[in-house]
Amino acid sequence: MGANAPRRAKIPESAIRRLSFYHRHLRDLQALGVATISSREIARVYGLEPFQVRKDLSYFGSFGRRGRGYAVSRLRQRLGLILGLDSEWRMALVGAGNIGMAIFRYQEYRRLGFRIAAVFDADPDKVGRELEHGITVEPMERIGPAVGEQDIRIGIVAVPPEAAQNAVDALTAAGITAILSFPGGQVLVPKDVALRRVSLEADLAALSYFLANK
Amino acid sequence: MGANAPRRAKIPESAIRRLSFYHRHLRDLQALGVATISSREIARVYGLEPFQVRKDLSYFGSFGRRGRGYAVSRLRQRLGLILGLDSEWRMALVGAGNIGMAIFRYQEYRRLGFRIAAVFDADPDKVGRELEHGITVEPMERIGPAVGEQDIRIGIVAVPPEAAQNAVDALTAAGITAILSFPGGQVLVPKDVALRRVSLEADLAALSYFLANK
DNA sequence: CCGTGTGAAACGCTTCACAGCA
DNA sequence: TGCTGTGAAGCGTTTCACACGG
Repeated sequence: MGANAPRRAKIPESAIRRLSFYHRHLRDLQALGVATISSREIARVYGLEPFQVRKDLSYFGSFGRRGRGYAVSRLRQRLGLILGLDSEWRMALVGAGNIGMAIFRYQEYRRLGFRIAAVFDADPDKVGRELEHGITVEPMERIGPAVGEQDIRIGIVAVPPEAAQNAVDALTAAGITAILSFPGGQVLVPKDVALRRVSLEADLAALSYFLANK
Repeated sequence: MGANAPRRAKIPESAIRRLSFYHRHLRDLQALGVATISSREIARVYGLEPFQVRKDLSYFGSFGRRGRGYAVSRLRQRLGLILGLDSEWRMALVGAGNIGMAIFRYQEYRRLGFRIAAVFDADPDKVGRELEHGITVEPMERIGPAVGEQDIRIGIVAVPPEAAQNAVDALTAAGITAILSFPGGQVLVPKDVALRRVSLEADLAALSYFLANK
């Protein structure tokens, strides 16, 4: 492959998140036929500084040309490889309630290469229900077998807070090591498992604090 | 009103988010009738360290008793005041699609004191639709007047990415200074406005990076 | 002269160690 | 003795300034 092997250094998580923004923007630019872009232009779109963009990229190599900028398609491809967005990730959705169904229908992330391959719920009334894309809601006991059969690598937890730990345990027992969880509150996982929490409550509380103290 | 006025220092955003977790946990403890708790116990629930909890609290004052711990009800009340969770915040939801409706129905945050007081959508087919809690979907032009009439202070944006900037502009024009936004991509706001992005795409990309590089 | 790439400085958050008080 | 509260150390991220190459 290229001259720049990924560096094994310590990469800030925040840098990874920004790289995913750059990746998205580059995809749009490529669709528009833009060939070249500078760190300044990328930065402006997201309200960042140019050196932030360059530093983020520098963790993984040198992708630009001095005096010129970056070749859009090449950089997009490189970021895709770095982020693992070059191939499709299959996901299990646990919870077919409000939030779960909204996520299921919200297929934006599909363009990024994430696909919900199976849906599970503990409620017998929901099990057996047929969703779009040929997916049927399965019972919790099916998580273990389904993960293996369908090469599922990521779990999404969209159950009520009380059921969160149980859902996470079922996923980790099935060998899942990457989980996105919606319910707030306490969930503990083995430490080789990456758990990312989306906490609406914390976000709202941060806005509340801002309003109350400005 | 006590002896400890809030300090005007620089408080880490991450500390604020953790305080919202403590607040939630204290509410549960209070419901269970627990009178006193130590930083160690709070920490254990969230997989944190005791000094982290004490440091977070210390930004705002001294709420415990040495050798004893914290009085649950007193601490909960104090955190509520600090975070602005002692009174209700009224919110405007922009976007009555998948995500918007899921948020509308997901009323967990209501217990925290956040209430969706009005819902707006640009789609004429959706305008006029009657939702629960006596709310009717209103057209975008109503954002300005409604914000004033109903004392709305927070905006939630749940529209497609292309429409995000427009929705945010409508909210800021109406005087909203705290916004929670779901669509990924570039949205710019005046700098006195707090914009918090919930980016599923970035979260998934971080998980993808983790899987691709472990 | 332009824009990238990067070592080093600045900064901010986390962690620590212990003084202080019940 | 027990647990809080906090100054200071440690550490990781952001910011800067400039060398480098087209």
